[in-house]
Amino acid sequence: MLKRRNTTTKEAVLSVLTSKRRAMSQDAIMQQIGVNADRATIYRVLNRFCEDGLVHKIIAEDGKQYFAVCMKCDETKLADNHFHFRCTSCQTIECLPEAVHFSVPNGYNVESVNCVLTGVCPQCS
Amino acid sequence: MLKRRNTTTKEAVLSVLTSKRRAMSQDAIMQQIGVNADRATIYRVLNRFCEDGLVHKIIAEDGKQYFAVCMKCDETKLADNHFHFRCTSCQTIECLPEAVHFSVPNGYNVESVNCVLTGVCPQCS
DNA sequence: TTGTTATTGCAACATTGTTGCAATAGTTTA
DNA sequence: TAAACTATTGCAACAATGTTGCAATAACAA
Repeated sequence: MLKRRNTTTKEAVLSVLTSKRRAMSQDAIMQQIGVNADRATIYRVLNRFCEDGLVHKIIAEDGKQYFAVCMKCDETKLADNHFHFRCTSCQTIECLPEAVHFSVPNGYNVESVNCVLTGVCPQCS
Repeated sequence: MLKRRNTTTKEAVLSVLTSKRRAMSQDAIMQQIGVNADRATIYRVLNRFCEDGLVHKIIAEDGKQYFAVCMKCDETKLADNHFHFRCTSCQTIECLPEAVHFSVPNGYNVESVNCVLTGVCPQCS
């Protein structure tokens, strides 16, 4: 593992993600961030966060990647096995407290879980 | 709604989807299909199937659209509320019999559900 | 067979995400 | 503080996926 350095962009991205407490896409982060940063840089920062386990990635029904510092995950150690809610109005994804329960037929080896509910969140409706 | 016409491409796409009994991406369909068809045409055929309720669309963790004539869905009327399994080896998505059960906090209006488990299927492992 | 129009092929485009490379800037060491 | 090392950046180019406009084609009804 490489030695991480503290950079303006890195701190700004983490700041936005922690303050919003939502999963955001690269373009949403780029808009909210205060500093000028290249698209590629933001992706690289986010992917580094994922590698380091700081942030997790969700793929929504729009096919886009959303990144979140999931507070509830850390507390309850649910890791990726919880539902996410994507609001089509404010374009953010929230982690729901609801855990994903499932069982699969024999022989299926589940490596990752991606459950996204889409609709309108309370704040927007 | 427009009057649908029967075309070679339309029938070939439906044939592949029904015989494979898996959710497939546009490029997988293009490979399996016997006839020459444009990429855009296949997408249009698939989207028409979705509009007509013949096929449903799943977004996987690779961000791609997968299309399936889900047999089990029709039988049990589970519609979209079931788990899907994407095999990273054979690159197809299967509908699992397991239904998705969830509850959301008050105020959340869920419009669609997308649950994909990713891993390796019995045939590939 | 003819007319209507749904469908196609092609090209162009938009979006999202990644990668190569030289330049920049953290961090450590002297 | 200055120099060395190298993680990170910006830029451009690229790949992949999906959509759209438009003229040409072909399915279907009369």
